[in-house]
Parts: sequence; C-alpha cells; structure tokens
Amino acid sequence: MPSPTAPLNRRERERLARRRAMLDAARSVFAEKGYEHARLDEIAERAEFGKGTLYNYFEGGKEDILFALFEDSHAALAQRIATFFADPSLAQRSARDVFRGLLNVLLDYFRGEREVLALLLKESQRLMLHDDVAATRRMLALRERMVEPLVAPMEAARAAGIVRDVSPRLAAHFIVGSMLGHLLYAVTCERAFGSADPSACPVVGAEDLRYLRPESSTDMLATLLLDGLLARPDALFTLSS
Amino acid sequence: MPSPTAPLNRRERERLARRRAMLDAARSVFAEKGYEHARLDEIAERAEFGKGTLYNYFEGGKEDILFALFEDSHAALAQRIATFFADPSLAQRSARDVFRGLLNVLLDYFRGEREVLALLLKESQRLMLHDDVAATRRMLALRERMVEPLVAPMEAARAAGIVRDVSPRLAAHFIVGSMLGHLLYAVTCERAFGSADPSACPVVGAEDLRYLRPESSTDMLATLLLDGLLARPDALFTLSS
DNA sequence: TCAAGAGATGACCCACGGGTCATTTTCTGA
DNA sequence: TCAGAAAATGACCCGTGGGTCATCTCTTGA
Repeated sequence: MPSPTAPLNRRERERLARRRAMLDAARSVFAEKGYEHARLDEIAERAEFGKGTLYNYFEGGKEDILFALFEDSHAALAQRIATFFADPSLAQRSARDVFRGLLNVLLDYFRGEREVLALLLKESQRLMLHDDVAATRRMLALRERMVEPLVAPMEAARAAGIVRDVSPRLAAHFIVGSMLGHLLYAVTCERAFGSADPSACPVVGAEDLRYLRPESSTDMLATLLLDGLLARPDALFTLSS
Repeated sequence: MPSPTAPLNRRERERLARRRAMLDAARSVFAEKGYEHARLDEIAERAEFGKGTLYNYFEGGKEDILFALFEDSHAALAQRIATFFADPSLAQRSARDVFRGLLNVLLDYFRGEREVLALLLKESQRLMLHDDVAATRRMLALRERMVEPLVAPMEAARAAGIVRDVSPRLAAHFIVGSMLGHLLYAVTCERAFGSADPSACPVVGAEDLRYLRPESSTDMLATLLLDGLLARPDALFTLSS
C-alpha cells in the first residue's frame, strides 16, 4: 500500500518516528538537567521505551544522542542560511545590509533554540577536544555543516571584491565562532548576575548591558564583524593624555 | 633576620613556595592527562605531598587548583598587555599596527603556554555554565582580568575616534573571544587531522591550512578584527552569476 | 624540654548512573 | 497458525577517583 516510489516503508517510518520521539525526550531532559545530569533512564522513560532500546537507536549511547540532537539542529540552521541566500532580492541590498541579515538569521535561530544553544555552548569544546578523535571529527563536521552554505556566497562576494581577500571558509568559521563567543558571554553574564541585578555586574555601564540584550547584539556584532574595530586604521595611535 | 619591611615572613614564604610547587605539579599532570583524567593522588605525589595536604592549600579541591592555575596565567597575560600599552613609542605607530601588535602579544602568550591554552579551551565553557554560579563568576572575573588592561586604551582610542563607537569593554571581550575561538578551531583541526594529512581535512585548500598555522593567524585575525569582513560595505550585493 | 597547636597524611568511603545482555515480547511472512 | 527473526526490556555490573577525617608529625615559644 505504501507508494512504491516513496523512499520509506512503514517499518522505516516507524523507526524514524521512534527515533524522533527519543530525541524529543532527550531534548527535554537535557534542557531541564543539562547534559551531565540527564539520566538515560529518564530519557527512556519519557520517551516510553526501556533504556536498552535507546541503544538500538543510538549505538554510541548518551553522547551519540547529544550528537544526533546537534546534527538535527545544525541541519535546520544550514537550511535557513541556504534559504536566506537563495533570495534573489539580496542583489538589491548593500553588502552590509545582507550580512547583517545573515547575522540576524543566526541569532534568531539560536534565540528560538535556547536549549540547544545552552547544550552547544557548554558541551562543544569538551567534545572538540575529546579523547576520542572521532568525536573531534564529528564536531568539526557539524561546524562545517553550518558553515557550508556560507562558503559559496562568500566566495562569490570575494571575487566581486565585496569581502576581504581571505579564505571564504575560514572567514565563515570566524563569523560563526565570533557569534557563538558573543552568545556565550551574554548567556554567562545573565547566569552570573541575572537580568535583575546589573549593579553587581563587572560589565559596568548601562551601555554594556544594552549590548548584551539580544535585540542590540546584532548592531554591535555587525559593526565589529563587518566594519571592523578600527574607524581610522591608518591614524596614528596618539591618545589625548 | 627577614627584613621587617618585607611583607612576608618565612612561614608565609614557605607556604607560598609549597603552593607554587603544588601548582607546578598540577600543571604538569594536567598537561599530560588533561583535567578530567588527572588524579589528585598523582599531583600530590609529584609535588611530594600527601593528597590531604592539597586541601589545606586549595579548599575547593581539584577545581580550585584549576582555577588557581588559570588565575596565575591570566595575571601574567594581563601584565604583558599592560606592558605593551605602556610603551610610549606606540604613539608613533598607526592604529592598525598597534592593534596588530596587541594580537601578537596575545597569540604569543598562548603559543608559549600551550598547556594552559589547552585547559582553557577545553574547560572554560563548562566552568562558565557550571551548576555552581560561583564558578561562573570566577570565570567571568578571569576573563575580566584579561580584558581589564585593554579597557583604558580602548576608551581613549574611542574618544580619539580611532576605534568604533562601541563599548570598550565589550569590544575588548569581543577581541579576546574571537581570538580564543580561532585558536580553538586551529587546535581542533590539528587534533583531527594532524599537520601531516591536510588532504583528509574538510578545510580544503592549502590556503586554509596556511592561515591556521600560527604565523599566519595574526594576518587573518588582524584583517577580520581590525578592518572587518567587508571591503566595500556599501556596494550592492550583486554577485556575478 | 615539653605542651599545644598547626600542619601533614593517606587509608577509607561512597554514590552513581552509563552500558550490557539474557530474557521476553512483538512482528513478519509463509 | 506458527516458526524464527527482530526488537524491546530492565535488572545488574562495575570502576572510579574526589573528598574526609582520625591520626600522626613537626614547629614554636616559653
């Protein structure tokens, strides 16, 4: 009965559905307890399976589940980025405008995926420098996935003299890395001091706090990433004393 | 006998010396095994103390030792940065030149402190988002220490119209964060593929690899951080098809 | 020399949750 | 209907190393 042209038969569809249920359960447990305090028992229970069953779907166990979560999420983000660049009307906008739009796509995505962001910020470096190099590779592949849809546009923009003459792939990595770094800082400040008590924060001024709020992040990131830190790079570094 | 004006008597000096010996031992064990596989027994043994004694010097146990290591290291780096900006001849150089020099100070420092860099890259995010908010605060203070000597010069440069009109402290955080992000990527690529086998690397071209080598990192980082990604920000985003 | 406190010591404790696998249940196709 | 495969299950195993604290040693100063 299933259409013969469909790539998946019922068996496979059900398997995928179960896998998805497990991932959903994992996501919610991870969100509540964080990766390290999440117990496989609880994930299994919430997904209404036995713990052992998880291992039929995720051979690598707990860590494998985390990777799968990341992979899904990165695929979704890559999709959004590709969609963004597919818009033909981009050609009517200035380069700054376009890249600012890109930053917004990235920031919006993570704003909507708080749980994944938290996991990513907390676990990614550990996994990147994990004893098992396979994990390192898997994390790099993940990052690559996110960067991939950026490479072609950047390459073209470089050829057109719009972006600087640096490797498009590395520049893309730089953008993504800087953005995540900023998010980490913002999230950490929030954790440490709460939005409620700015006075205890070493990030002193109201000015600083304003830029840590998500709405304004784009402005600062766009300025620094796209235009650079220096307004007058060739001026002498003579500061009024 | 100890000069009465000296702030420390023998007792205190000895205590400091022991503490230092423990930190040296910890550093070497951490370097060999990484933080998580380092055993306190081994640190104690290498420092020629009993394990319990460690707790007289580092109340917080293993994690406290790591923090102490980070604190020493960050103080040293802050010192270097301050020294860099104290040089009066900076006023004869262009802003780009000066900030490029700053990047070199940062990169050189971590090149000379590989072990600390590895620990910092792998552990910092976990600690920043640690369950115990005290750890979060301590990590933020650390970062702040590194950023602190940058703030005054940046503030002055901003007033002089040399750097863009963004919060100096946040801009400094951005610089430091981006640099660490780049180092993480470089270290991770090296781990995953070794310098030996570039062909298996998804970072495809020789161009990419060149910029991951430490010597060239400065160039790319300086370009992207100081001048920004966009060469012609106001040009239309029209790519030759 | 000795009392008293500071400091050093290392054997022991213990929680704990990820992973395994023998067994049971369900599914499939003839 | 049933045989055999595929999938689900969850009780059990297991290693581990950080942290504690009762005990011992050493320093100090009278």
